[in-house]
Amino acid sequence: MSSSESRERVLDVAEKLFSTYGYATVKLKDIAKALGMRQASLYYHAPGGKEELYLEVMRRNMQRHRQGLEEAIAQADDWQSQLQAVAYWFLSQPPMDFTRMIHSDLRAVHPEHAQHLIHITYEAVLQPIEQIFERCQAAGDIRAVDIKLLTGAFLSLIQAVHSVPQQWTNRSKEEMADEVLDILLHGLTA
Amino acid sequence: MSSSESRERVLDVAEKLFSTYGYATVKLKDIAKALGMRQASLYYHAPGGKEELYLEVMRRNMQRHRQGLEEAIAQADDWQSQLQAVAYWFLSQPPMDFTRMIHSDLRAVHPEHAQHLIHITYEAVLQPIEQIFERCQAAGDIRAVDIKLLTGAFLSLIQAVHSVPQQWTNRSKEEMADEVLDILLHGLTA
DNA sequence: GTCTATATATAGATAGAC
DNA sequence: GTCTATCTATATATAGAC
Repeated sequence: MSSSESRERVLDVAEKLFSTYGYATVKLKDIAKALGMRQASLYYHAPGGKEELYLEVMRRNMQRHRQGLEEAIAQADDWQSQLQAVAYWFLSQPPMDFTRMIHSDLRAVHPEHAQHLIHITYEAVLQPIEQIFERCQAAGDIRAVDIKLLTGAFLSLIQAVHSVPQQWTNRSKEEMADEVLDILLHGLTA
Repeated sequence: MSSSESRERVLDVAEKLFSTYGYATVKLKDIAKALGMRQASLYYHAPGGKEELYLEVMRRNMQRHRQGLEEAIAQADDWQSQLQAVAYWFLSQPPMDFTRMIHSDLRAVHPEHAQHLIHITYEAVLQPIEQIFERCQAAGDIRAVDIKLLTGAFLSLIQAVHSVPQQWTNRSKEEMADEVLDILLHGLTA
């Protein structure tokens, strides 16, 4: 295995754990264990320690989201398909809990790093979705609502679907996302 | 100040911190500092230590939610007012992050305690809301959807409003909740 | 690249003075 | 009721063998 491959593997494992359980909950020992190595061995792959590892993980994560969302949106022809494509994209990725990220995880890193992460998160995730809504609001496809609020609501709906324990239902996440999207577009009373 | 009053104050402060930042992120030192005392002094009020304090906080929290939701629902005359009353109730309370609770916080406590907390959370919070939706689905006020999914979606929308930083907007949380509720009921395309 | 051993820092918990 | 001092446990980080 090449050096960059094994590094990717470390980042993959760390990302999954950090995304699922949060910065403070995940110990370096947990990451090492998931990789089948000792805690100290992690420092060969991540000499910067825990905080630096978390930052690299998040930077790579946001980079991937930006790319993935861009492609998902570009390949869909109408705005409703774009929203569905965005939803499916997030379901294919490790869960992203904004609330926990802002309130918990980012408090543990140096303020200037937190600031930067918030910035790239906005550009990678919030902005592409806002732009979908802005376009279809301008085209008259949806009514006048607060776009930032709508974007936050949309994301929290998707992530709620993402974190439904698989045992509570026998439906796929995509099916649930479709149902939630349908409610968002046409309402409960339709 | 009576003994039970000062105990309530400890629980209030601990609840606010645990609810906002999560179990692992909040250190006993943080709670003590917010109370204006030293970390060791906390053990006078919470002899059981951190985990026991967290459990007491959550038990009391769920008890209060059950009561508060019951009253909010009972005082509203139609189902739409009930949903609004439920939303306002949650906005008046410390934020409740189910995702973090299940994925992060509960992993830190003994499994039997975690199990119990999940159970009382379901009874206190999920069940009352499910019942609203079941009633209005039976009455034909809303169309056929997965009630559990809808309940989760509703809650995550409210909490999303709750965790919008106040500086991002000049609108009140209640206004935002009204807008989100309106979208949920009538859809984006209405 | 991974290990053991260990140093250092932090968090949780206890003892006893006041 | 709160304090200081301290113990213990845990987590992060480093050193050096293999």
